[in-house]
Amino acid sequence: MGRQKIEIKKIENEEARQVTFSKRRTGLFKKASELSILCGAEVGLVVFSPAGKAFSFGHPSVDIVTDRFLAGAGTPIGLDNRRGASIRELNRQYTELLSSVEAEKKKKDGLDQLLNGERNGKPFWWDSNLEVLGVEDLQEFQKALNGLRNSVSRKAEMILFEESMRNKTMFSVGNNINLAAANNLNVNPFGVKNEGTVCAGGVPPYAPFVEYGFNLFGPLNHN
Amino acid sequence: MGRQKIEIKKIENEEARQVTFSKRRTGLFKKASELSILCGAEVGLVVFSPAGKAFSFGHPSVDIVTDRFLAGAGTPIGLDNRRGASIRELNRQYTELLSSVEAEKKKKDGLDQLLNGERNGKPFWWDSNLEVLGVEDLQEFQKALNGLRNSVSRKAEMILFEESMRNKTMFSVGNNINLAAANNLNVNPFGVKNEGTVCAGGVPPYAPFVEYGFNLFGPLNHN
DNA sequence: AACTATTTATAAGA
DNA sequence: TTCTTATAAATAGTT
Repeated sequence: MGRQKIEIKKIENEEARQVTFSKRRTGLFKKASELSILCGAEVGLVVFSPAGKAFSFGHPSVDIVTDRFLAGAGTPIGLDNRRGASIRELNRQYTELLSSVEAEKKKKDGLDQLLNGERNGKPFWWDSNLEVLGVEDLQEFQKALNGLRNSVSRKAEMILFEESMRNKTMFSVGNNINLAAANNLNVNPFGVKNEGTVCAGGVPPYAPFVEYGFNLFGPLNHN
Repeated sequence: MGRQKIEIKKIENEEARQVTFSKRRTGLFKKASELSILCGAEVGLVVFSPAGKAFSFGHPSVDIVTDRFLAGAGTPIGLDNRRGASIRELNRQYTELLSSVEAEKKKKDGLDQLLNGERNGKPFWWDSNLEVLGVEDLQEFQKALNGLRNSVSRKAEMILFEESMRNKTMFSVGNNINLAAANNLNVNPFGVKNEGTVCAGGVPPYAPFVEYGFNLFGPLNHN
């Protein structure tokens, strides 16, 4: 998202990777905090830099959120306190994906017919004169093709992407981030440390880790 | 970030809050995955919607990352045999899926060019004389098209198939999966390499579902 | 679920 | 790292 579009794949240049890590980590934590504030959602995020430095953000806390998640039950929030809730949801999503794929398969089959069907002994599209095929045919063809592109591939991408997204995450705030400056937040970075959510962490021997109060990101409503 | 700037504070309107949650959750997970991919960072993210539905992303897994974080030390990267094995595997698959999607996107872009590119002021395919286009063009076209079909949709099928097999205890696999197609792929469905983790939460009442014991995740250390 | 007008996040570069 | 700037992305408000 800058001067140029970049491909999402590992950045080989170590220095560039570090710079990107810093920038994006900041952005990620900001987004995480905004989500929890705007929607009252519980968020737990832990990130380890390639160098092993830990960063985290949690609302109401990393512990609470992750425990609840790992246990798939427990906390009184929400309706699902049974075990395996996470797995169940995952299953539901797969089921959905499965039916989507089925639907797309039908569209694909339609195109297959267009592509492989014959007309005067030759494949439809092989005809040497499009006039013969007729505008309708062409339009139908384009339509089918666009349908394929838009429906099948894009749908697949979207679903896959969504799925992958749905299944990845965890960030943490680093100890050296100047949140106020970096995020342009008009809050006191050290105003309410220890209140509410906290981003604490640190993994020895990765030394120093600063704790940030949830207030860094805005008003604290919980805990 | 839209038509209007909004203040970062809890959205009172429930419907609007839900919509925003969905949109931002998607964005957050995307950012999280990008960070882990671009920088090779370990990321663990868990989000509970206001309704209690869980979403997560982990690289290499939520378990590994959170454990390491919560323990404040310990687990050497890559040596995790504790909990979350299933989830980790899922995550790995998703990670792979993600890159597959990227690859397919390129193919799609190539096809887009064929479809929307111009030749003498008119869309390539609109040319009234295929001779003019040349056999190579047509073959290229068909090739691209078949590539799209075979790669994108079939790949999706394969992955789904793989998932269903790998998780037959947890997913009710549809009977409509074309196993033959999946087996036709010149890749080993089970030879994927491992790298990510994934989890998701659920909200009853989602009726029929095979109960999975918590052991799917392994022993619980927290809570 | 889509579609834009805008606001944000950022890739480069200094 | 930090600041600036040109662009790519995310997303608020709408339909």
